[in-house]
Amino acid sequence: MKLSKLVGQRLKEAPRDAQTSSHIFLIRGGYARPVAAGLYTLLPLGQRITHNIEKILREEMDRIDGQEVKMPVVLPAELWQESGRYDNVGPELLRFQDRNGKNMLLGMTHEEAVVQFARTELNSYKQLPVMVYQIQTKYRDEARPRAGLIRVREFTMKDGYSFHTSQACLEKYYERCHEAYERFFRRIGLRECLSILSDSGMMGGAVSHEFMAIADCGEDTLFVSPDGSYRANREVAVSHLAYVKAEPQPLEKVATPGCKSIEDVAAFLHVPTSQTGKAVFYKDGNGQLVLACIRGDLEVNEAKLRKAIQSAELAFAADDLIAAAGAVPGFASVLELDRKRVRIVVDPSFVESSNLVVGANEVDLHYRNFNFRRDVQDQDGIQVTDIATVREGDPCPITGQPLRQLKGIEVGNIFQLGVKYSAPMNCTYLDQDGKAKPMIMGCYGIGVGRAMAAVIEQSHDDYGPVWPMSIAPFQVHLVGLNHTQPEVSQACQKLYDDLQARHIEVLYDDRGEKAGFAFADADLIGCPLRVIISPKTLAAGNVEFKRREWGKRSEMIPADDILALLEQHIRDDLAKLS
RNA sequence: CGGGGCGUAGCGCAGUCUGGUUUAGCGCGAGUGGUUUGGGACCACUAGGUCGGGGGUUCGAAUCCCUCCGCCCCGACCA
Repeated sequence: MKLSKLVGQRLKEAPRDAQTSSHIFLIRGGYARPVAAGLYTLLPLGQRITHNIEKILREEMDRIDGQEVKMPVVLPAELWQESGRYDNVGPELLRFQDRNGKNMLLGMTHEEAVVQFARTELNSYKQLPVMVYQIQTKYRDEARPRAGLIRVREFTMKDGYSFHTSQACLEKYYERCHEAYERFFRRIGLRECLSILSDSGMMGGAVSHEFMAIADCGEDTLFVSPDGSYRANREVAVSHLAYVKAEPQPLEKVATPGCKSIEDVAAFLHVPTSQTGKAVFYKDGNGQLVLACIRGDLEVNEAKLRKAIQSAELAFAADDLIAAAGAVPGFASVLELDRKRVRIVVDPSFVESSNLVVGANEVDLHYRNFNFRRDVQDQDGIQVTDIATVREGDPCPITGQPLRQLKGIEVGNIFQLGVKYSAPMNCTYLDQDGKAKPMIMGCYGIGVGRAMAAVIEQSHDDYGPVWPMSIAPFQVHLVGLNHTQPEVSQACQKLYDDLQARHIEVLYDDRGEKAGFAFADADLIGCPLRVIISPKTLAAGNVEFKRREWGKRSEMIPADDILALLEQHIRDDLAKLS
């Protein structure tokens, strides 16, 4: 490809709304252009990278016996009504009607479609296990697209679905897929990509992992133990906190004038916040009041609480709702509450800690020396479960070492779905015993565009991306300086032809621009290898060679050696990424 | 959906507070011609704008008021 003909300009300045490195460089480098919020056109450079990523995806999916299919983006609502998701999923599912008034939707994931496919194509245990996958457009009507290609509304996803006759078979395949994912992310050049325990959310199912590309701009927070043995999303992360145990002291009511927050109370009574208990009121999807009790220095993890009370919706409760249940906002307590009007969930930290300061349910009064087991007489209906948010430095539940907090971009995930979709949608096979049984399913997703953006986040300098050889838009960037001089253009053209003859992907800057201009563009395009030819290099029988990550450093290479050198670098790079 | 910010040429911005000397300007980018050529060169000329849309106030609106829309950031939400 000659740069003079490449569609998509490099920009000197980033659009104002681009904040993260990947967003800035994808726009500045001419890889992608915005069309509307969360909708992008991929230009040739971006599309070439996409193709390279997809090629590796296909190789890895085929390697674990996946078979590629393609399902429609537009799906009939009735299919999603069968699984129940048509009504359960919120407005991120884009619903519309076709010309006949039939309810349709844009697929945000394809469990329903693939189940419909499987139940017509797969009938016998003899056909299982099987995995089908597709690389297909998804649409999610995101409330807030952001960070360029990292959170968009329309995107390309590789989604795979496996079907099994037993949980054991699913688990075995899940493990194979996990390994394929690790290979895939290594091959596309993500340096730090961890699989972590995750919340299965709307997908359902028991076991799931997310693959997180570590990046400061990541939207997810994860916790890892120093030795890597424990890795979990904040939504599910647990820690092995020690609770202060002491001889229970007599319960005592103390005046705490104006102290409505934990900080106020702790400061006023000269106790650490960890010796207080806090009461947080929520409202669930039905408007029912929920009280969450936890040690004062800890935060309620709403994802855990949501799961504990089996409610998709959760919001802080307004003071009037709290008061209506007989509680005093700011001084509320688990004691003296109308149990019929409020559901109570308490964290172990609240149960196991001794002599806490808690609200007295009267204005300007708290109790000292609250001990849950002693002081809460009627514990019926009180749910004790972990609802604490893990903090950086909290002890790892496995090793006890301080957990490290990281930010990550979710680039893939895998779920053991079980029969969540196959049972309600009657996706069965005939087993050896002649009986129809629901298929046991797994599903496996990878965001293609997000993976591309994540690679930039992990691999760039001040001037642009540093593409890994495996997905680079071109392997070699050839620059001719003083290109109007025939010996330069002829030497360039010859090398260009030679490279193409050897199936090396080369981008040839034949524009004759000034050096600085050409180099800045080359940096933004980020090809891993660069060759520069100018009268100066030719006079010495050389060409100039550099790797993208060298910055401004380069080496002079005898012109006769350059082909072999480039081939060697390409081979070595790809070997490192295999 | 809550909070904040922004909307002027393809991109980045000034002008808006204090309405009129602006025929709406600057830089980048684009086109033509010329000079240049090792880290975003220079000269000359040219094209490119419903100042986000609509309504209002006014002799006069990019500028003031109302309203709608779009976009970004934080939060909420989210396979």
